[in-house]
Amino acid sequence: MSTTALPSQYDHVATERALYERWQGAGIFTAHAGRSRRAGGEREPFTIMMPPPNVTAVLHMGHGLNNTVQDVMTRWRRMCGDEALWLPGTDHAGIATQNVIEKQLAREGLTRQDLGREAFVARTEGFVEETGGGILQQLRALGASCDWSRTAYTLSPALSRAVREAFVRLFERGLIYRGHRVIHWCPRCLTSLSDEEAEFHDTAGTLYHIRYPLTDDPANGIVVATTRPETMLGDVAVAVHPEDERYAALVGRTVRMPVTGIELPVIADPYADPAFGTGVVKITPAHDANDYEVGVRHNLPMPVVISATGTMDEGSDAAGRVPAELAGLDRFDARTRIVEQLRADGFLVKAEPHQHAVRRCYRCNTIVEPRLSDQWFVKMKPLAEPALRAVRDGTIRILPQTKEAIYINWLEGIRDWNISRQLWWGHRIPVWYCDGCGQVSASRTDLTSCPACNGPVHQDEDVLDTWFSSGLWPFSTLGWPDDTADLRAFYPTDQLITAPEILFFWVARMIMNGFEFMGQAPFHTVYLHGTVRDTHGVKMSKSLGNGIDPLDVVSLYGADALRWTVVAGMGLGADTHLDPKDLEQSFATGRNFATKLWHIGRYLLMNVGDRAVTPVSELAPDRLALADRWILDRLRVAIADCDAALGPARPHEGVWREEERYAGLRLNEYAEAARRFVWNELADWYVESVKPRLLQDGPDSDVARSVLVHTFDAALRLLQPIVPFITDALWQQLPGRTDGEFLAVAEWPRRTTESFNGESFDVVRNVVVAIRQLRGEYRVPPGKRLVAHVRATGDARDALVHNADLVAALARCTLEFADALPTDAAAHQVLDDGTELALPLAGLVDVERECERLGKELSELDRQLTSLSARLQNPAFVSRAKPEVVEAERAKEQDWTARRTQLASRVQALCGG
RNA sequence: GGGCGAAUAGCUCAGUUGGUUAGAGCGCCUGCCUUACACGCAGGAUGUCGGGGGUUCGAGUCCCUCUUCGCCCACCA
Repeated sequence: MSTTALPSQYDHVATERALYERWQGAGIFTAHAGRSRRAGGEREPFTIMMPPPNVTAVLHMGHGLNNTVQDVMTRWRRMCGDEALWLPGTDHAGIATQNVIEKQLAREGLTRQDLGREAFVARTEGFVEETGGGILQQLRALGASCDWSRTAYTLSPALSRAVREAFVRLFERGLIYRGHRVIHWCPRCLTSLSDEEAEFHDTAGTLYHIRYPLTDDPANGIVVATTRPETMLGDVAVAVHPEDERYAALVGRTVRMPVTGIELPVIADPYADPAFGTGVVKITPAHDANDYEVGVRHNLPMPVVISATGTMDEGSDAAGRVPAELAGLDRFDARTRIVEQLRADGFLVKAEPHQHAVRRCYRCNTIVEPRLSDQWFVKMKPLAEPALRAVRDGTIRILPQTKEAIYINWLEGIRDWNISRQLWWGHRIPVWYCDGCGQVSASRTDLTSCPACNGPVHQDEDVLDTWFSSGLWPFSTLGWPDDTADLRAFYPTDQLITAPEILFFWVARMIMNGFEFMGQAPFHTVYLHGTVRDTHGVKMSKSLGNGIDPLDVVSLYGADALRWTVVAGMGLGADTHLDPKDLEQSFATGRNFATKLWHIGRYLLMNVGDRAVTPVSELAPDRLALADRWILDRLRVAIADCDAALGPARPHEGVWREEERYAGLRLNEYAEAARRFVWNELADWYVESVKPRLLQDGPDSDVARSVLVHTFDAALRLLQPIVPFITDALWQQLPGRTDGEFLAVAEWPRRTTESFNGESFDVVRNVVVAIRQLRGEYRVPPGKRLVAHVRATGDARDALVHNADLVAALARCTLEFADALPTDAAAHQVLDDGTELALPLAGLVDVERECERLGKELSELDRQLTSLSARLQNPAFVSRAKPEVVEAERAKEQDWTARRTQLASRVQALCGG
């Protein structure tokens, strides 16, 4: 028998790097449109679009988790014979990237205005070209099996064309319009934000009660409540509820704003809530979205008193409103000053602590300023309808299931989307204004003159929200708007795997766009995985310093270790907890598992040799030993378990049926099923049992070699999607492999239906375990051989007789079959199947202890038997429970009763009553 | 304010339509360097399934309620 030497330590660093290069060199990650069934090929397409990371992003554990899940699914389907496409790419990330460059400039003492638009964009492009997309390189270290030949970028010429096409189509359909209204404005980023980008944060503030004296009766007044006194400079009215009798007499009169003395009408509007504060609300239409609505209803002026940078300033319609001493002050400093003055002048009635939600910029956390301005909006209601229907009718499913309600709730209340950003980095809005006739034109090509009057035109200065372009991702990456081979072969895609926080930003918009532009849902499955958190439950982030660099883990323990740990520990949609201060502890699971696999392979290669083995399917069934049949049965179960956990890859005929709608993507269950098979069954039992057989050449040794190689081969296949490196490295060395074969594109194990009838191997296992337990219980020295007396009948006896040597080897004892067991000083055990064991432990057994043990066992059995009997005597149970349940309980009762009898007589004999 | 979810071993979590004695990993205890593996092997301990009530022959699982956390949404200034 030849031996193939495998190092005793697995070198993940060398293995992973070299193997990834070979995978890429062989082109196995490249998808071929022509092989897709939709393009006349033989294979089902299976497509996942990578959520594009920001082009300036650096890999963190969130990416690690997200991409591992995608890779597992992609690799699984690739082995199943699908034409698998996992398309990678990056997002230009408007605000985020612009912030990065502006910070660079700030260090040089410059602003973007100093550079000017063109130079700024050029500089950003240069930066992106040089350092951008580094994260995609980093993903290779994790083993990501992306099709790098199709790498996309939202700001590339191709995708920019898609953006423009989408904009113009929506514009032509009347779904994009120019709106003059209050939007969320970030005074630091100097841009407007969508509702989603202005995030609520609970904040402890103050509710100020301010008295506005009546113009014609200054001794009396009306008290308003506000959290933002500085906005009073923009007040144009105070409002009370029309049915609020307290103030009915005041409606139509006027009050004077303190500080400026400007006269304001008292109006009646249902927006004022009589139950809140004083029941009077000041109306500042330019700096509050609700007040704006009131302003529109009452045809009020809308003076802007806060500048773009958040300072007090006389903007449009606001002449004379900002006193000189406040002009130019930051809005929060102005608040302080105004409150001081109000207090000094006796207008401040009271100031009470107040908890409220304040919107902050999602990129820089600055408190957002509602501001009246002109922006482009997308009319969302018509787009939302098919997106809602798709989830309701099962065209699209969202996992975990609970997230569907959130999605539906959001879409039902959807509001128009502000897509204008006052930034320079992004897709410039393809709208031109005629300087002559005022015509507004959206155009697929750059305009140089007005299509209406031929006059000079200028383009809109703003760019589009980043999420406008990423919303087109499922088809823009495939060549849309052209009718490309890729688009035909791979759209619609299959699964969308991402973090829950971008459900609205991105997922919902892709679905809406999919229906709008492609007439079809972009995918049938949305899988929202959890968040990576530290031991305190805090989300990992670079800024908090509680992150883990996945590349550190890769170099310490290997990509496989990272992937295994993440996958095995992840419940559906549940968060993952890792300790950034203890990588060893955090990733031990994965590292240990990889090492275990390595050593199983090492044993196999040392003992099986490299001579090709007979395929199991060609072995005559009667040549298989019981252990062989057992492990083949276990393999069958493992395959079925893995398949069930991974779930159906796609719905039948485009719509999820109720019974499988939420099935699959249970990656932890899949990992556990595979782990149990390879470790607890194959390594712990089969490998141990096969050792003696492999030591001697002969026909039985050949059978053992076949089965061992077959089952380990299958195990590696089952594990490849999770731990692709070590499995492929081992698999390529199995007997019979030829150069250039890759496990990554080998066939996924096929489920078989016929059983090998190996279940009586469990008798062997149980006897071995029982003897080991007794050895431990009585502290029999490991080296000491014992004789075990066994009483067994039927199949159990046959199994033990045929495997007596095996039991002897695994339990270090000799089996002796007897019809009656010795009753004197001996350790006894009765197994579930009725098999009885007695170990005469002359001089070792403590009779008192054994009696105590037996007594405990007997009383426990009595307890269980009592409740079981009660159940069986209950007519309600017998009549209402399922027949098979009742049947099983009956059999159990018989079994237990028999065992009780035996146990009682044993106690009698040994302990004397 | 509305909606949703969670609470199971020391820790992180599984537990599909109610049905044998509630599981895994890590940690812990005992014994082993047994020629694949000490990143291992063998054995072991540990849970009133958050509290209370209810439905049922039977509840970790279904209902009500309380407590404590979390998430999403929201125009009470």
